[in-house]
Amino acid sequence: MTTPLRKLDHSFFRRPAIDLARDLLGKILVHCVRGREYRARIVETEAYVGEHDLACHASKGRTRRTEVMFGPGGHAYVYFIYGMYDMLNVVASGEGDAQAVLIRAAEPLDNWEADLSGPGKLTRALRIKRSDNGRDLTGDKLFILDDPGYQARIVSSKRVGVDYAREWKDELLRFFDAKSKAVSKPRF
DNA sequence: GCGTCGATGGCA
DNA sequence: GCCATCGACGCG
Repeated sequence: MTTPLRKLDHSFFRRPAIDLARDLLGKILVHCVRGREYRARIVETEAYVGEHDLACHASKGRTRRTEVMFGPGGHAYVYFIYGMYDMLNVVASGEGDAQAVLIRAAEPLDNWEADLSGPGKLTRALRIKRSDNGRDLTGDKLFILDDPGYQARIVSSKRVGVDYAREWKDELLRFFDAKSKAVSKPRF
């Protein structure tokens, strides 16, 4: 008999994105949809640290798209890009401070065969869509479990695909678990 | 193995 | 006209 894993609550999310990005490694993302429960261990994240971060969508100001990032932490920011992909982010910090963590890769659990090594692949396999934008991550449909028994080996690198972000493009704000093989392609 | 490129749509 | 992407294709 094992004790059930505890669901992360709002206090966990209301911190700077850089801390949240590191602490989300090793946690378990859960999505319940159409009678199924998809569970995956988070192994790669990126921090987008606020309006001054030129790689962060919030640097464009408060718009219909970026609105949920300006809201309280612990909600999903899901946006559409490249005409094909939905990206899952976890809103960090508090109301008015627009920070978020992009979930880039995970390892499937429960003998579920899936390739979750990339932000687009992950949302597709977990059936996470734009319609999940704004969802409270402490609810019953989309949430994250703590797993105190798992210790990630945390390594940092530059964020992927943000070469336009001037002095922010080389910041070491991508984090991954060096123990995982599911990290998305470029490791450094 | 690596570089290039097209798909496809919302946003500024 | 950009993109916080992916996969297919051409190389050799």
